Formats: sequence, C-alpha cells, structure tokens
Amino acid sequence: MYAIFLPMLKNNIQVKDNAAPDLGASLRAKRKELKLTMQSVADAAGLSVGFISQVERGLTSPSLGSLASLAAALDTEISSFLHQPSAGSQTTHEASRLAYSVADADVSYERLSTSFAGSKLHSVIVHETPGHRMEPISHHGEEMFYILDGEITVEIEGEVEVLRKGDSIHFESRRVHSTWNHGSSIASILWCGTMDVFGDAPAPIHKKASPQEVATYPTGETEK
Amino acid sequence: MYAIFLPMLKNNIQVKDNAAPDLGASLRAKRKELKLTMQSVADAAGLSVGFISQVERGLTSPSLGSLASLAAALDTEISSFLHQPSAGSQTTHEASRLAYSVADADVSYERLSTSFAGSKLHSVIVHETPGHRMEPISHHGEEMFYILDGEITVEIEGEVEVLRKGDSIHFESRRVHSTWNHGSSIASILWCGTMDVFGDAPAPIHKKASPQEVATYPTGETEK
DNA sequence: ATTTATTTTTAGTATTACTAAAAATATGGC
DNA sequence: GCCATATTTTTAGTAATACTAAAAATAAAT
Repeated sequence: MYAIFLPMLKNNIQVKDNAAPDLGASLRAKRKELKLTMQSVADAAGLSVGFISQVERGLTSPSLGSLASLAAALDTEISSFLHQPSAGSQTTHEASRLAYSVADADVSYERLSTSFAGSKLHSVIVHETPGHRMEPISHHGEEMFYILDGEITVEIEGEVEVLRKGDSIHFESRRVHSTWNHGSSIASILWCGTMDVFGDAPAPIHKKASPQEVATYPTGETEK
Repeated sequence: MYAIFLPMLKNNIQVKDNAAPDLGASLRAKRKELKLTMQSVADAAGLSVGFISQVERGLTSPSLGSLASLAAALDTEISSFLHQPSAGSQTTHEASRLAYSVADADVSYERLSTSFAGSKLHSVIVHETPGHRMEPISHHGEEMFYILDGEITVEIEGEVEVLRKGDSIHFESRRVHSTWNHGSSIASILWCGTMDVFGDAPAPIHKKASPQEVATYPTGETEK
C-alpha cells in the first residue's frame, strides 16, 4: 500500500527552504512566543539566566533534567522542542479533493491531511478495487483504518479480520500487516496514521546508527 | 468538545498497574523488543556497554547527544522514550461499538482507537445534534475531522468554514478552535488526533513549573 | 560441568552543565 | 538626546557527572 503510494505522492511535495531549527532556537522561539524574559524562564526553571542564554544560542546543552525544567517553565512538552517541520490547505472538500491514482489502477487516493511545523498526523482516503491486495508491510508508527464503504480483510501478524462499513482498526505499524479487498465492490478506507507517507518531514533521523551522522542532532556543540 | 468528553471517558479507563516507566526502562524495553544486546547497542551508538547498563537502570542520565545516539541505534525517535502508555481492542465494529453520551445529551461518542505502548493516535466518532456548539478550545497536538454525515461550521482562530459530508480539516490544536452543528440533522464526525483525550497516558508532565515537581521527570537520579 | 555471552560493578577522569557576577546591549521614559 | 532600567551576553570558574576501561558477577548455551 505505502510502497505504491510513496513515489507518486512525493511528486507533490514543496520542500520548505528552512532547515530544521535546533533545540536552542526552538526554546528561544517558544519563549518569545510567550513573551517571557530569560530571567523569568530561569526563575521558573530554577536555572540561571546566563545558562538560558547559552542554551538558546547553542553554546551548551542542557541535561535531560534541565530540559524538563525548561519545558515545564514554557508549559510545553519536551518532544515539541525536538522537531520542527511546513503547510498546505488544512481543509479538503470531497468535490474538489485531488484524487491520485497510479499505473496500477487498482487503487486511488485522496489526501486529507496537510502539513505544518510539528505535524505528525497523516490521513488519506484509499479506494481499492475488488480483489486488490496490499503486500505485507511493516514500518514505524501507528495507524488506523476506518471503513467508509465496502469491506476488506485485514491481516496483522497472521491474524485475519474482516472489516465492513463503519468498522475500524488501530494498531502499531511495526506489526506486519496487509489488506485485501475480498468484496465485489470498491472499498473506501479512511487511513489515519503517524507514518510520514507524504514525505512532508525534512531531515529524517531514522538512519542506521553512525555516530557522526547522529551528531547532527540539535544539541549545539556536542560532538563525538 | 474535549472539555465535555474528558471526564466521561476517564470513567472507562483501566489504569495499568505499572507506574510510568522511566527513560532507562523505556530504553531497555525497546532494546529487548529488538532483541539486541547492550554491547550491540553500545557499538551502534558509539558508547560503552557499562554506560548503557547504568542508563537503563537509571543510575546515570545520558546527555542529549548520547540520547540521540541511542535513539538512532534503536531506530526510534527520541520522543518515543519520553512517554509510555497501555491496550484495548484494536478493532471496532460499528454494530457493537460502545457509544457514550453524557448528561448533556447533545453529543455522543464512539471510540475507535485503542492504546498501546507508545501510541499517540486517538480517534473517535462524534455525533452532534443540531445546534450543538463546542466551546472554543486550544491545547497541544494536532487533529483532523472528517465529516461522515451532516454538516458543521468550524472556526479556527476566527476563520470560519463550513464542512459537509466527505469534507475534512486538519490543523494544529493549539490554534483556538470550535465547532457548531448549524444543520438540521445530526452531524457525525470522525475525529483523529494526537491529543490524549482518553487519558490513556500515565503521569502527565504538563504541570506548572515547580522545580521540585519537575524533578520527577524520568532522568534517573538527577535532582535539584 | 564448562565455556561463552551478557550485564553489572568499580574506580576513576575528562568534560561540561551550570553558576555568579561583570560587561554589553536594548528598551523605555522624560 | 540623555539617563535609568531591563535584558542579554560574556567571563571565569568548579562541582558534578557523563562516560570510560576493565574486572567481577550473572546468565545462557553446549
């Protein structure tokens, strides 16, 4: 399913010109958004103002404990400082939504989700012709199917289940899964997941561990 | 919308008996899931095996750089080690799905999403009676609405938009948003988002900054 | 029982996370 | 423009700790 749709959808991606901002810049941006001074953040986090300054400018890296204090002082989850990705139309209308299909005409897609800084949610409506089978696949993230029309067979790690109109399933995507439209009509599935199927995100960090590569992580001067 | 549904849904939560696992435990769990030895992780991350052992047992806290190396070695995003929630049925069928309603009978809900370690995706079908209005709200995360039936007016930061059957909208939840069923029939909305509306996640960290409190963050012995 | 694999412990030490205070810069009021 | 105050950056440390190599303990495989 995804293997089929990735190459086609990638052709519609506008790559935003800014690189992923680093941790310090993210912290400063948030502080400014909240119109706080370094001193007030320092007081709330129990750290020194000089340290805040150095962290924001990437001259030093906070420990996890201090980062947690900073995140709390800024009323923000730590994870929101660890990625910052860009936009498209937030709203889609059925009548004017772009439908995509590929050489393999068994499947067509309608993208629902947009993309913005930090977005992790991806959604698409998939229409599969009778008899269409998706190859077994496994990948990061999690996903949900909601059957809008028709019926399909879903297999997850060998467990088979039939889903009909109005049914849903939610699972971790690392579990090997596949679908089959066993019915006699087109099946329409609303897919919603955390896998970046549209290639929206910049600079992935899911490379195989090579320490030099990892050193690009936003920690300022931390270097191996 | 959420303010209304949170208290009600919380009543159906089975609290898993284990407390929120900490960072070290999360790292160990992931390593075991991948069937890796500490030595192989250490090699991949460019760290020592002794250090991995101490980190996993919470005896020491990795720097952000080292944590990034570990995350990469485990082919996982850092943020997934910073929270760990628990399960329910992955599949829901329309005919047997539990529908919830509250004292305020204008709205009823059908939960679609389940919950498992690391799950961040939440989905629910919301049925709103004509005239129902959701108070303006803003919170962390992002969300998507897909209109299954009926029509609603959505307002996001003052921008008003009408969504009809088959339409969708996807936005960052921190933008103040509200909905209104302006139609004459029940509106059914498939909501999919990253906000933990069911209270699945243990130990929230969204407390107001009190350094002592923040010190409970999963960093092992780090103490102020 | 023996060997090997894996994890934990020990004993450090180089590095740095973080400080207080001084200096520089920015802002606001008159 | 001048002056006072607010805010940020810089400086000069140092206590703490992030991380190590190697030994010891434990677990697993044969």
